[in-house]
Amino acid sequence: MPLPRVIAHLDMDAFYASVELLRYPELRGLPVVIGGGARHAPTWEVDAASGERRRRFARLAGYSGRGVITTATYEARALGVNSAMGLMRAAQKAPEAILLPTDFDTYRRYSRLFKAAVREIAPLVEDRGIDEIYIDLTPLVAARLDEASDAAAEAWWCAREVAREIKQAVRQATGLSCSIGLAPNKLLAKIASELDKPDGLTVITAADIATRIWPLPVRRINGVGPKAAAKLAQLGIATIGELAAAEPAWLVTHFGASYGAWLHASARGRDERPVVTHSEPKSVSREITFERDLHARRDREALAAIFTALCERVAADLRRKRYAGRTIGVKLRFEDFRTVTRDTTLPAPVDDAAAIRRAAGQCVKRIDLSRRIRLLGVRVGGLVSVDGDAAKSAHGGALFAPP
DNA sequence: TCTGGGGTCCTAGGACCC
DNA sequence: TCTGGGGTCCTAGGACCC
Repeated sequence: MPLPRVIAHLDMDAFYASVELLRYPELRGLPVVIGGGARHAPTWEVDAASGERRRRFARLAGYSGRGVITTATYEARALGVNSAMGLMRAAQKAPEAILLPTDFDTYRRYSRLFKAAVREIAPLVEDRGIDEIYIDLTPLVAARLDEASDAAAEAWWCAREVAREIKQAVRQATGLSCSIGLAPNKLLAKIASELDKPDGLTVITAADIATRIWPLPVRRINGVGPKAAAKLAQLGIATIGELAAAEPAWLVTHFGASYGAWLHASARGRDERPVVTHSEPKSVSREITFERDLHARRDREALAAIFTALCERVAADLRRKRYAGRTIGVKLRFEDFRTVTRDTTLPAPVDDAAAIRRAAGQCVKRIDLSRRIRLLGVRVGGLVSVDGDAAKSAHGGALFAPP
């Protein structure tokens, strides 16, 4: 029996909130949500009686603004608040919950720490954002099974051992817990990691699909979002099992050739995507939602200043990462939440704020600005590496280069 | 009491070229 | 007078993910 691929999906538990609890251990066990701006940062207060300095934390109650929850502790989730929920709405449900501002710089530091700890053990890591990764454990498991007689049967036992080591290494490096799913592919590993949280370790093999995957709602499939789930529900399909039982041709008629076929394959646990250990960025962008909607004419100066600042931030990001891009775009969201984008492609890549600002300004001119504006964004796409080009063309060219 | 910010990928139509 | 077929690039919008 051939060895299956052994893929792990590692998901940090309530990552932002858990990082904050490292710095404010007195909040452990309390409902805490992360979100909103820096004006909700804890302050120091002096106890009148004892003279001791104490931290004073903001509560959700009385929050006003347009922030959303990025992460909530499990205690806060128990009160019915969740990621992406508006803070105003969350304040109704859990007024006593502690509110902390997001501090991406710190989370990125912890992100680098946990990923480095994993790579020490298993180098084939695919980045999936700040708090999760896929790991291809196949070579590692194969190497450890060298002497084993019944390799296939022992593979999952061995993978479990590796996963336990990885969890321990992550905890050692960061003080944080994570949940790991182990499976023959990324799709199933991702679902598996969510089955036992926090601090879980779950194995799903091909033999488990019918019993453990099919009862789950279709939404658990990474790539089935709110729209697709609603459409499936309308068609009478709620679970992954029901999706697996649907005729592929019928799915194709309702969802198109590509997505329909993918839905069918996914429901049956089929996924051949490799773990991709390196990828180049495609675009860099900055956007901001205003505290109140701005009008193109009445708030012209404020908008112009914000617009220029966004271009400067994008330019700074590009230069720090050593990229330049040809396609400059803007994004506007109006008071009615309608979103429009315009972009333009320049003859040559740019990375300076003035050039970005000029091109972005031309894009804005093509938009009807009679409605008030809620969000403004600037994007640069079509990226090329500024100094890494030599290395890349050498790599790309090496295949066909003359001796 | 409306709904963040940073991304990727896909689709679809039109321009343009051969 | 009627009207090829393929390929690539560009643009706009939308779904989805973390």
